[in-house]
Amino acid sequence: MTAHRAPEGYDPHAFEPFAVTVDLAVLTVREERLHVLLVERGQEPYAGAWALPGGFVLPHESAETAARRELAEETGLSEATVAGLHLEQLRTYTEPDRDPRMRVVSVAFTALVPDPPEPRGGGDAAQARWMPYGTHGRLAFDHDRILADAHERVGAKLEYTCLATAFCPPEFTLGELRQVYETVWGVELDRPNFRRKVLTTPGFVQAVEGPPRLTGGRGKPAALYRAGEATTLHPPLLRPEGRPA
Amino acid sequence: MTAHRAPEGYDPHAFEPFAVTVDLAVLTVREERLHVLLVERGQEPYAGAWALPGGFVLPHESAETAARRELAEETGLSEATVAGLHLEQLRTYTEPDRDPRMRVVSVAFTALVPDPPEPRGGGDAAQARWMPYGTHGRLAFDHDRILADAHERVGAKLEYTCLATAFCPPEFTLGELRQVYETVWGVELDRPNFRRKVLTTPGFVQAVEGPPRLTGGRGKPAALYRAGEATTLHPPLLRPEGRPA
DNA sequence: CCGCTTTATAGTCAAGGTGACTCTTAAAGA
DNA sequence: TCTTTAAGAGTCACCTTGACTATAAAGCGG
Repeated sequence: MTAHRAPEGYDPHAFEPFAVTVDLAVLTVREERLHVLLVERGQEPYAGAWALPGGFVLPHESAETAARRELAEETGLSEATVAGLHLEQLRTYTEPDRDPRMRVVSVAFTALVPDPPEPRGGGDAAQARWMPYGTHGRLAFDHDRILADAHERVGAKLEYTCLATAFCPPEFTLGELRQVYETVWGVELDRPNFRRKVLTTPGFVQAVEGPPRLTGGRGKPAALYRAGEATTLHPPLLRPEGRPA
Repeated sequence: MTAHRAPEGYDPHAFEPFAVTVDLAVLTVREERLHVLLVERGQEPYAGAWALPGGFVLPHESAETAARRELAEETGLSEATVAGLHLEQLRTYTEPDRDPRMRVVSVAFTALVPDPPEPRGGGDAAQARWMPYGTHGRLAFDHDRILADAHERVGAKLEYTCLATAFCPPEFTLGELRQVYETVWGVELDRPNFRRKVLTTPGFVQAVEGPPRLTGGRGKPAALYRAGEATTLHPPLLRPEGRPA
């Protein structure tokens, strides 16, 4: 509603205040594995445990603004670079006891990063690190749940959107794009079929002029593509086994 | 993060407090039209305008709990009935100026109601009314945006989940189920093809034993079905024209 | 009582998308 | 040079889907 049911003369300060924070599930694909950006907690509760980066929403900020600011701080990337990254609201976590110290409502975001720049903690930020998904222990607070929700959401959106290109640099090969799907879904995809699907979907990718990149990798050099105009996939690219998210 | 970056000795009350509310987009299908539950505002701002029902999250509540409580209050339905309804977090709206009086962060929910019970305002609730979607003027605050987001989300989820049954009573005909799709999507679907798709998707619906319902409507009486075990549709039931959400 | 309308339900048929494969090309590495 | 690896072209059968036709069973207006 937006406080339209508040009694007349309602004083905001009379209520138990809610702290509002953002939590970020920053994901990338590196070396054929899904990686997450995590910070190590220095103080109680959960001292020494890994946690998702995040912070308070400041009085003048929207949650989106706060999330992008935190993303820049934690990754050490420039604001201009961060402005181009895919950042999307995931869900809001509001369980009353999710933080033992006080009532904290957290708006969680998912961010997708192409190349994996090793984060250099900017300012007061605790050092953030890329960790392979699943190799960290239990995360602090309800961050295990948030991270699992983010993974599930991203996996589902790969099926019916062009989101996968958000994991790739501006120019990429179809092999790199396929690697995104295989890594997030944890399956192997048939190369020719994947290629056919991507190329026949209008607006998914567009070929880059010029010669194929002279790759440093093995095998025949691949052609380069850029992300296309399309945002959704019709029909979708369903993951094998017909298994739901 | 959950306040893990708060300076030591941080006092919650020193910050500008955020009020946290829930807003509900309660949808139903009645007489071949999508309807929304709205309340008329009695006070400024937006006095006289229609708004989504909602209210404050109380100190001991999660947003989900608050949403279900508000849903019961506004519809006049019993808590037991409301417990069976589909209620799902939509998105959180955090623009600093979305409420001119104070800083309000609102967690929006989408609720799907089968039969359209005329709401009887319980307690202090302003009288809520079912309005055909789109016939109301501009809603208060950013509720137009919330409602549009809810509509879009529901339309998209009809494609790849079994959500449509949430609009139907416990036992329903395939015609009623098809009506849900047609109403939410605003298209006409081919009856035989829709029937085939639903019946060949394992777990979407299950036939009810006994004779077809002796309907009061025209035409051949239809068989009754219940919602099945499945929650997702693989492959999905895509809307015509291949148009994205 | 007799068609007419309406809705449910059973089929048919062709086009398109997909999964499973094969084969060729072009690089790197031993 | 031979092997390995990956890109990229192409084939074929199956399944799903969209478009349609046909039949059954109710209510309704004369």
